[in-house]
Amino acid sequence: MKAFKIPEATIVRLSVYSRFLEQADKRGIITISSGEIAEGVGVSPAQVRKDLAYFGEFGTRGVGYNVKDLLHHTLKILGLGGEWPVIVVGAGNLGTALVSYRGFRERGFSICGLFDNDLTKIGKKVGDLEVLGLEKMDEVIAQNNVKIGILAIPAKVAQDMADQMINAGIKAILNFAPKVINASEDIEIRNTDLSVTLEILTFNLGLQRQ
Amino acid sequence: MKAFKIPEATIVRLSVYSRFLEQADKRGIITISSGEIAEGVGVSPAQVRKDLAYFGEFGTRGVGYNVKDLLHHTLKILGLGGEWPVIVVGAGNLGTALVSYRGFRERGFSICGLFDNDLTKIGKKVGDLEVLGLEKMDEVIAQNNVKIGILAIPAKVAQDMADQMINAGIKAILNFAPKVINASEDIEIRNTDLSVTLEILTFNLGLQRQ
DNA sequence: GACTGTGAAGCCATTCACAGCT
DNA sequence: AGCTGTGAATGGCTTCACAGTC
Repeated sequence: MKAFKIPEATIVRLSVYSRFLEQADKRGIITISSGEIAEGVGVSPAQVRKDLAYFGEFGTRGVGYNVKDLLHHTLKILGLGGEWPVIVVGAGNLGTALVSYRGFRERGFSICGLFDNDLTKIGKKVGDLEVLGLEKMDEVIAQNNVKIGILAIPAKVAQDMADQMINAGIKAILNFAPKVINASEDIEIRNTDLSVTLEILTFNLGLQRQ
Repeated sequence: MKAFKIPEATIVRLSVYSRFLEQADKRGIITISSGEIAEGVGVSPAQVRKDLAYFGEFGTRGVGYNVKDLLHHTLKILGLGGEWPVIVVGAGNLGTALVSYRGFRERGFSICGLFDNDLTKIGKKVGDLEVLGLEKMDEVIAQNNVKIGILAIPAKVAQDMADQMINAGIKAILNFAPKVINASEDIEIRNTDLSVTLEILTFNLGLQRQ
């Protein structure tokens, strides 16, 4: 690995390239150019090359990139290829949907714990997972060496649950609660507020109306 | 409204400020400074002021911003305040979770149609919505003047469904399928791939390990 | 001829620092 | 004294354009 400061936007795109390459590979495509990738994912060819160049020289001048080879590299860069155990806190609609979400499994994420504090939910089955009480969280995290947690709970309790996760050893949190979560520098937090995404749409719809 | 080109990041933050102000208002706070907002949402005070300044002068020097007033302005800028009818295509786990998601209702989004092509799902009830066949989509969009559609379907059919939505009059799409959707310039598309978000986490976890 | 890899240029967003108001 | 609003400075990402390679 070369440089130190890689733009976050590059990582996001790399993840998108990676999936695109997966599809290309499935279709039997052997070689692909930066232009073809660019067209497939909606960015410029130069952007694709720049992004990949952060991590090495994967292509052949005059030819392009070998799909299988580049796919392998992108997966490795993203830390994929193995299995990442993940826990989900919140067994409401969103939480249970995430547990069953195929996209996670396809990319190597396996949900190994689903927790809630609601007694009416504890013990229920979601797929082949049983909803557990929060007191079981530490144990599950330790046993499976879980580093990634997903929060699918109301805003009010989001910070508390994040703290509890972090205490138990979680190093990265994907937060769906509509509330910004704070934690120390060494914990990676990503806030994905679904309403915010819709509100970008309404903002732009508003501009069109003028 | 002043300038023309507003950074997208500004809109994202504006939406976050807006929700933060909502919470502050509920707690009875009358006046708030850029520093307090900044701390609450994890950005710099200068950033808050710059963002707001794109849209007008909402504060009072030496004092700060009136919470209710600023909240009202942010909602208006984002195109909120009324009701936005929204349809969801895909009545799988994610689709049904989105239909029931409270966060949408709280910000003025109301799901008025849920569609699927799976005969075993059509007719089922999700909350007080009935899953409809795709052939009913045009009618629902027209009747409710729907401009926003959400895609919660497999990657394979995502582009087709997007095209069908656009033909029926949809102007903005929130796509959860792990596939980049293409459409003409005047259609606003936002791709929210849940795995991509997790993969940013794994990338950063990878860096830590070194 | 085709396509990658990359320094340089251009562009855009964020931060700084301070004038202006209360 | 406190805090906003903003031009200027900085920093960072993207695009350009071309040398290098097959």
